[in-house]
Amino acid sequence: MSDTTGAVTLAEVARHAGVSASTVSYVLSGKRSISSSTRERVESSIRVLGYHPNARARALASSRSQILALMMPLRTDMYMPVMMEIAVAVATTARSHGHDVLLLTGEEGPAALRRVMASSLADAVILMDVETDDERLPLLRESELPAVLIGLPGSPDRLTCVDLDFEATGALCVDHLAELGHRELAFVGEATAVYERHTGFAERTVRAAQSRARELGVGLLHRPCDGDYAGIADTLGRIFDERPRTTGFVVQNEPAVEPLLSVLRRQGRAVPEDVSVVAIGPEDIAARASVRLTSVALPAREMGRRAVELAMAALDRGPAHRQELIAPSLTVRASSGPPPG
Amino acid sequence: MSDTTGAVTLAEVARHAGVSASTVSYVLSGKRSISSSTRERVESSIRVLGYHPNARARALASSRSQILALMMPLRTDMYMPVMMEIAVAVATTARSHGHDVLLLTGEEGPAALRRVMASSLADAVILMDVETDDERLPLLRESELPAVLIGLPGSPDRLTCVDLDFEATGALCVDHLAELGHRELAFVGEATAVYERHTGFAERTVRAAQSRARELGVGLLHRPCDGDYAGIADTLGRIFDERPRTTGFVVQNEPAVEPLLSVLRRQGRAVPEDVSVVAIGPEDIAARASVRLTSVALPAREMGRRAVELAMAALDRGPAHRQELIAPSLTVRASSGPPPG
DNA sequence: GCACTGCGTCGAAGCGCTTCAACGCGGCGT
DNA sequence: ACGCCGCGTTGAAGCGCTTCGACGCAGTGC
Repeated sequence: MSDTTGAVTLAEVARHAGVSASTVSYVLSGKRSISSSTRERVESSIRVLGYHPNARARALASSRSQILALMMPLRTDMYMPVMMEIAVAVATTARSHGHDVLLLTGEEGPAALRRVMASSLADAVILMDVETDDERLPLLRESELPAVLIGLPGSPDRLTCVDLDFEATGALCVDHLAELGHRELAFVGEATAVYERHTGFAERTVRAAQSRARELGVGLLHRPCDGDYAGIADTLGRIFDERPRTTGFVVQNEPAVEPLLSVLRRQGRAVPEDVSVVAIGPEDIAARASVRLTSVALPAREMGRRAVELAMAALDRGPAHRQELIAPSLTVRASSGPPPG
Repeated sequence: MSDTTGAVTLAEVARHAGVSASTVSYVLSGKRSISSSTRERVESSIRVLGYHPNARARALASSRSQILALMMPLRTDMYMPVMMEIAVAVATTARSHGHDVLLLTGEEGPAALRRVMASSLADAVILMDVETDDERLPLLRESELPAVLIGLPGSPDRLTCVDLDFEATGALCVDHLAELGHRELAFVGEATAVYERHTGFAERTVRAAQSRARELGVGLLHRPCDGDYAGIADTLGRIFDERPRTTGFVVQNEPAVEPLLSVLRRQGRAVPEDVSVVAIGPEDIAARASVRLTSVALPAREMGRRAVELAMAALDRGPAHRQELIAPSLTVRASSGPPPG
């Protein structure tokens, strides 16, 4: 209180309680047994003086900063709310493990990762928006820093990853529509740039959808989808020019959902009577769209949570590289049914 | 390289270069003049050994962690993309000042702030989503930690704040529509919870709009707006039951934009021939909506940037509490024009 | 030729905490 | 009764860096 910075130190607590600094430290950490009388005396001193451990000193001495870095490249073509939801889940889970989250946005690219690793700012790092051949991977493989990817790169060996099983997801959507009797499908995909960048999940989903469609003898037209409302609507409207018998849509592109529904409405095609739509995306988008959409949920929270848990496990018990794929689950809502006729 | 942790220390650089540790430190910081011969020798040793300063040690010794905390309460009723845009601007600007961003999400509430302050994790803190009578304010006033609010609380004395001038914004929107000749307006506001929480910006905007409308003798009906697509559409549709002569809309609620346009379309009201719409929100939402909307931009990037700059200024030159209100500017697009008749 | 100044460098003292080795002590077994 | 063990506690040595005061050595003014 009297100090300039207002900072009570551990040494002051020790003096106040009449014990040594190390004893106070052990009371705090519980790493050594302390008699209950001493413990109580120390705890009361801590309360009286209003002591709070200094994170910087602790980090230096213990070589644990209790900080988790989260690398979140912020492409404008990635759907922000999902990124956010993952980030929040990461932050929340990290807190429950006594860690805080350092936010690294994309601007710096791999340099940010290098910096964090070299300066030992963080205890571990979680990477989002992983590309098939991500530039950050070599750095990770060279380094000791525990890392968890949210997303699956091309070759995930010696890496720890968490992701939705997008291949199963693509197949599942096609299955659902095919089972209902649809024979001609359209896959409304992410923005062109997402594919050009070889973002794993987007490619894996379409490819799996395509190969399942082939297996089932069902047609599937893939259309990436970008631009504003009008642009999207335009792209989608044209699908029927090309394949007039299309009756089923798989949509993996949140901003395209409403434009699609609006185009269908305008063309006088009823959902699900004339056309069925299956979305891949966050539950709330699907459930709150202008038509309640049958969808495969993107388990953003779970992915964030698992990523942190794997990172913490690596910190506690050493690295154990593994790839965790979350099984997709499809919820039937009001947008899918048998095709007309 | 041979070390377990792979960490080259400053001491090793000093040894390699044949100078003292302090000399290396001064080469790095530039806080003392160093002969160019020595500097070069040290710099080459740094390169050869691959030295990177340890952030933890640096933070402890210099009492600067180069970390900026960003408190971002993540209410689901706040529009995520704007929050994100601010966060990204904060992160980017912070980086350009040599700082990283620690992300504090809302879950912990004021406790997170207390924790960060007490542990001196961060050098400064930036708070988003400020309420009129925010619980975090007393903490800020008591503490030495530089803080910048993005948003304006009820009594901003002894605090540093950045915000769009929402009062001017509300007035500006009403002015625009009134000048075009509209006499009966509707204000489509944020979710009910936002007002209940007394989030400053929402209240200030409507109040200013109302009082300007009163001054001009124009009618203005305020409707908070929540729920899903259908719920919003429903709320909006009912505005015309109550005030059939409404011809102008001010919309301060991003998720309500498309439902509004869709309702108007369904009711056969053309924009801007029958009804004008002015939005308050991010530029891209306005420009990319299904009708290009006349709007007052929410300068998210600028707010984030300014907040960091003010925080850095406080770090460098001590606190200088001030409230910076950014003047609104209205861009006319395709959604506003004179009323019919 | 002398005190003075400023530049470049160094040594040492921290920053506030953790942790390791060590030590005294009372209770145990035999 | 003796040594042994484990518990509770301590002192000291760091963690890797910054920074202050000091010091030697030119160069300056007179």
